[in-house]
Formats: sequence, structure tokens, C-alpha cells
Amino acid sequence: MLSDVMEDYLKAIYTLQTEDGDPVATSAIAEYLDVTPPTVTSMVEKLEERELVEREKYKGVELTPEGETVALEVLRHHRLLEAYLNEHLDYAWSEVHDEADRLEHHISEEFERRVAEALGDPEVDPHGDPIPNADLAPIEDDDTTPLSDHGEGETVVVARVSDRDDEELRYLSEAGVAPGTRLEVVDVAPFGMVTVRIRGGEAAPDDRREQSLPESVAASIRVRSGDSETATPESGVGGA
Amino acid sequence: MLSDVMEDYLKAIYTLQTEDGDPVATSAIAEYLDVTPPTVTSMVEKLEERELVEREKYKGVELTPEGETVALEVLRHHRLLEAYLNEHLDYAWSEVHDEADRLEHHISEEFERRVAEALGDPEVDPHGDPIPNADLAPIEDDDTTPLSDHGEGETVVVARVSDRDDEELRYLSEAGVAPGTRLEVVDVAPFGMVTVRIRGGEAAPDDRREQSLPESVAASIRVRSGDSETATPESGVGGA
DNA sequence: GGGTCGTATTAGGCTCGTCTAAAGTATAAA
DNA sequence: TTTATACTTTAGACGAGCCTAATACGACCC
Ligand SMILES: [Mn+2]
Ligand SMILES: [Mn+2]
Ligand SMILES: [Mn+2]
Ligand SMILES: [Mn+2]
Repeated sequence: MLSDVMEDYLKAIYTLQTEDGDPVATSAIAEYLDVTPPTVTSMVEKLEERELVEREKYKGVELTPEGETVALEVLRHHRLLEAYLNEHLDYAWSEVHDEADRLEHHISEEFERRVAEALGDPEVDPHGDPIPNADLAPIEDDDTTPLSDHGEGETVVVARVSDRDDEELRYLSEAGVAPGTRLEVVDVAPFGMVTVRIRGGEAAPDDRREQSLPESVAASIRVRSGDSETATPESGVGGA
Repeated sequence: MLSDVMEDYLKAIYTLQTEDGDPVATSAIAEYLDVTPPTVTSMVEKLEERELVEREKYKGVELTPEGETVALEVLRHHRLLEAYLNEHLDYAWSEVHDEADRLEHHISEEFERRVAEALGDPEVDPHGDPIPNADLAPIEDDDTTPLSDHGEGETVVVARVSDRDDEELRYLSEAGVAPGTRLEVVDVAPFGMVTVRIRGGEAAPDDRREQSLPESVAASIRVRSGDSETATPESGVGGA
């Protein structure tokens, strides 16, 4: 059996690997998990012995297929829990992460099945992140791009927002930006500040306010082209 | 903060204290938690430093009021979870304990509140055990007695069954004995074996089968007098 | 090719929760 | 009252997961 700490390391490596490309640096993991680099080195050695990661000293670390499967397992738990808390226990979209982060290690496979069933096997969580399927097949790259990559005049639909920063999440929730929201980029200022016109979506139906977003926020919002109407995801988005 | 291991010790001491009377022996805790006595001694010393238990060497251990509050807190989580799993996630009455036992340490107060609300603030869990209220007020002694204390001809209503033994629980579930079931004691054999006629209840409405229960099982079933119709609890009981 | 600097690893230590083996205590039996 | 027996505590150890301080590595600059 794997400890929940090990599961957290594997999840972290998975996330960093898909965010920033392949070999993940010790210091990146340390920062992500809020531990010191020596702690990471020793944990990674244990994971290597169990053949969950591959590692080259002083270079970096990558998940093996088995390691990836574990990461996807934990991620499936996390995202199903987020969806369940949002839909069935009335949690706001922005409140869901911490609870799921604790529970993800402690639910049974039975619980996972029943939650998935209660939700009707959803494909995305409340932040728009894809939920690994029950077979834990690797997730394919999606067709989303960071909002910060888009220029003035473009219309896009929000696909995913980051789920890790509480403050940012509350800010977006407040601003009416959520998965499914249609945005028009009206201005890109120096330093990457992006101003968008909010064109509705489930969270803010008829609103047409403008909203300026700092670069860091715009970079963490992933969008799809908003020209074709078919690109909108079916994610459910909850209260304030 | 308290570790989940500490919470488990306090819960164990609480349970043993209410089952068997006041000072709880080291070996009783060891057996209950499946650890060795020296382990218990050292843990109990830590709990004493934190003023959660009082202790006299070689005698036994008792909860302080603060210790009891922690135990009630954990018990509230446990029993609310059991009720929720049973009512909202379709778990059978007999499947609920292990899941709750893991999750009880990891849910937030927010989660507790929302679960309690979803259930309408229930007073008992699916096994008939009382759920501590949100203020964690001590639970008063109830008016139940072990089925094994009753004689031939008496009619009783099942109030509570043990929640710790999976096998026993499945057996009772199979037999149609659940909180709310009305029973008539038809025979008490040597060695305490009790034969009852099942008079219905939610789990077995019109059934009138007879069922023999070993002493150990009869001792763990707590009942109320079945003469007055008013004694039946309102507990919800789920599928097999 | 030799320094320089940031990053990674090694070395050693700590707490928590557990264990086994040895020693101490209480109590019931003789 | 002494002794036998059951139970408890002490002593010492270990793995997990973390830390700080010291050392090693490697990439980049001159
Ligand atoms: Mn799973
Ligand atoms: Mn999420
Ligand atoms: Mn609570
Ligand atoms: Mn119960």
C-alpha cells in the first residue's frame, strides 16, 4: 500500500509534468508541496525503489506508467469529490478544493463508484478539469490555450480555471468568470494585464461588465475558441 | 491539533468507558485498537500531558471532560457519515462502518454541517446509535437493555445493534433484524442462545419467521420494551 | 579550462506511532 | 504471609516523514 504522502508526491509530479514538460526538478516538487528539497530527494528515492518514478541524479524525475496510474487514481478521487461537494452538498465552486484534497486519500473504491454514479459519470470537475475515467486511461492533451495567449478582439469560452489558489478562485467567482463563461478580449495592456468583456455563461447570464485580470490570473485561465458555439463544456457551476 | 491516531484512542476509551464502566484498562484499549499494551501506555501518557485523560499508574484511564468532547466530536462525524452513506449514497446498513471510520478524521466542520443539514439533523445513525448533537453535549444513558436480558414471552423493539462486527451485521441484516424491528422472545436455551419471532418493522414488514441468535449476538442487540407502541425509533434502515 | 553560483544530494537528527524484551506491580491463591 | 500469575510499565529500537547544515555537482561565464 501507498501512504497518502506518497500519493501526494505522485500527484504533484504528475501536475508539474503536464504543466511544465517532462523531467520535474526537485525544487519544483519541494515548492509545490511546501517541503524542503532534501525531503523531496529522499521521498523520490523511495518512489524509485517502488518503480513509480524514474530518476536521474541531479537531472529530474518522471512518472513511470504505474506512477501515472496512481496519480490518475488520486486525481479521479479529487475531482469526483469536488464535483460531488459542489452538486450535492451545496459547496461553492471556490470552496471545494481543500475538502477534496483531504478526502481523496481516504475514500474506498466503493465510495468512488457510488459518487460517480450519483453524478452520472461526469467528465469534468467544477473547475473544468477533466476527470480521469474509471480505467485510469491517460488523459489526452486538450485543445485549450491560456487566456493570456489571446489578443484584442478575440472571443473565447472559459474551459478551465486553476483549482489551487483559493483567493484567485473567489476573485473569479466574484467577477463572474467560470468554466463556460464567454469572454471577449477588449484590451491587452503592458505586463500582460488583460481586460475582458464578460458575455455571460451560466454564472453571469446577462451581464456585460468589463473586467481586468492580472497576467498571472489570465495565464491560469484556459480557454477555447468562442467562434463555434459547439465548444462550450457541460460543466455544472455552483453558487457564490 | 490532534492526530487521527489520538482521536482513535479517545474514541476507544469513550466506547470502553460507556460499555464496561469507568477506569479503562490498558489491555482493553490495546485489544480494541489492535496494538500492543506498551503502545497504549505511551499514547496514554501523551494524552495525559494534554489533559485529555486522567490516569493512575497500573490502575486505568478515564476521559477528562475535554477528552470526552473530542470523543463526541469524532463520534458525531462517524455517525453522521454512516447515516449519510446509508441515505444518500445507497450503502447498506451493514457496509457503512469502515468507510465512516476512515473519513471521520478528515472531514471539515463545514462538511459536518452540510451533511447534518442534508439529513435533517438526525438523532440516531443506521445502527440506532445516538448521534452527539452539534454542541457535543454528553449523551445521556438511554433506556435500552441487552436482548439477552429478556425472557420467554417478552416482546421488544430493537433499538441498537453493534456497529463494529461486519459479519454479525450482515447476519442480522439477512435475518431481518434491524433497529425498529419488533421481536418476541420465544425461547431462551442453555448457554444463552435466544430464539425470537420476528414481528416486522421496516426491514421485514409481514414476516413472522423465527430466528435463533447466539448469546454473543443477543448480548450486543439493545432493545426497548415493545408493549407501548410509542417506543419505536424513527431510524432509517437501508437495503441488504 | 577554470571559477562561480544555483541547485541537488548527503549527513545527521527529530517526532510520531509502533514494536519486542525485560522489569515492576497488584492481587488472588496457597 | 508468602508466592504465583496476570497485567502494566520501562527500556530500547525502528520506519516514516520531516528538518538544518554541509557538501557535491553542473551549467554558464570569462
Ligand atoms: Mn479509486
Ligand atoms: Mn478541480
Ligand atoms: Mn466536527
Ligand atoms: Mn453506527
